[in-house]
Amino acid sequence: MEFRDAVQRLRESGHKLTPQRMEILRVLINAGASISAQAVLERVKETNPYISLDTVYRNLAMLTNTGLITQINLQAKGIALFEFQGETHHHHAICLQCGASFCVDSCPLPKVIPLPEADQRFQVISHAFEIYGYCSVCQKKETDLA
Amino acid sequence: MEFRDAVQRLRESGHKLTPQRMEILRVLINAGASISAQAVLERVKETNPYISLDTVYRNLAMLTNTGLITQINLQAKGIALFEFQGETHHHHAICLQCGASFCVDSCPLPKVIPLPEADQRFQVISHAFEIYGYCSVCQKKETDLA
DNA sequence: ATCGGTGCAAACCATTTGCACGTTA
DNA sequence: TAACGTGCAAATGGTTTGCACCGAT
Repeated sequence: MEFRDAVQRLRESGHKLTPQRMEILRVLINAGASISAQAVLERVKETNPYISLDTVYRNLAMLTNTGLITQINLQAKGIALFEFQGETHHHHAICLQCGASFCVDSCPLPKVIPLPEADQRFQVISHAFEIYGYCSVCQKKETDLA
Repeated sequence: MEFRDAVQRLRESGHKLTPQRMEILRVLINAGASISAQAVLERVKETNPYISLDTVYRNLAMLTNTGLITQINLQAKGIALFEFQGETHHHHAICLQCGASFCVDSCPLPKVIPLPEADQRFQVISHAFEIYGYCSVCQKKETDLA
């Protein structure tokens, strides 16, 4: 029951539990992948139409600071993506055609350390890793192009 | 002489060689690290004051498509960074405090394959990998906080 | 001479912020 | 009832685009 744990961590960190905040958290957990602020807004609106994009952004920032979610900015065109940081650390393979994302369980980080020879003392806090390509459905269409 | 090679690739790909374009390319090669569009503009202006930010952006996009440079999106803000793609494929460790970036030679991709068990046939095109943390200069300041 | 490239200015768009009101603890 | 959180609207700032002119091939 990840939701309970997350709420508990929010409470412990001294944050108030508003309906909007709980909904945003629930959406992020259910998403199971990284989604944009806009996407969060749309999904929250399905349940609670009375919420503003500002609130989504403010909560995403707060949840990121609290460590409950992670922000990713890799290839996205100026659009930040957010993902609930559950028990299982993992990454994603994203289809460039349809946008579907698939989980990649293995994390490359441990295999990359040691770090930059230029600075061995770099203190690692977090990381981001994404694979881009075409899923099995979209692959065939690619042969037509190229 | 990377510059010559790069120019040659531009010529072969059917692009015109304007003074602005050459300057932008030169700046990126000399930078030796990832820099922002704004930084490119400033450095080009040192030599050629008559250049606009638009041209920088357009050329950065073109050079990225041609594969001569790579675009990176930091985790911090919505500022894209660009880096000349020399012979060596590599990734970066980025300081969350001062924004400095350090090269990480080892690439995690080969170690991650095989891919998502959900879809073994995922066709990998590209990938992104970034490490976030604190460089040796900024580390000590962190102990004061926290 | 052509067509791509450039500069200018305005448009875009994700994200942030000031402020007054509402709500949780 | 005190902060904290929210909504609204306006501002911000990196990036993009329409258009007319210029210059590389």
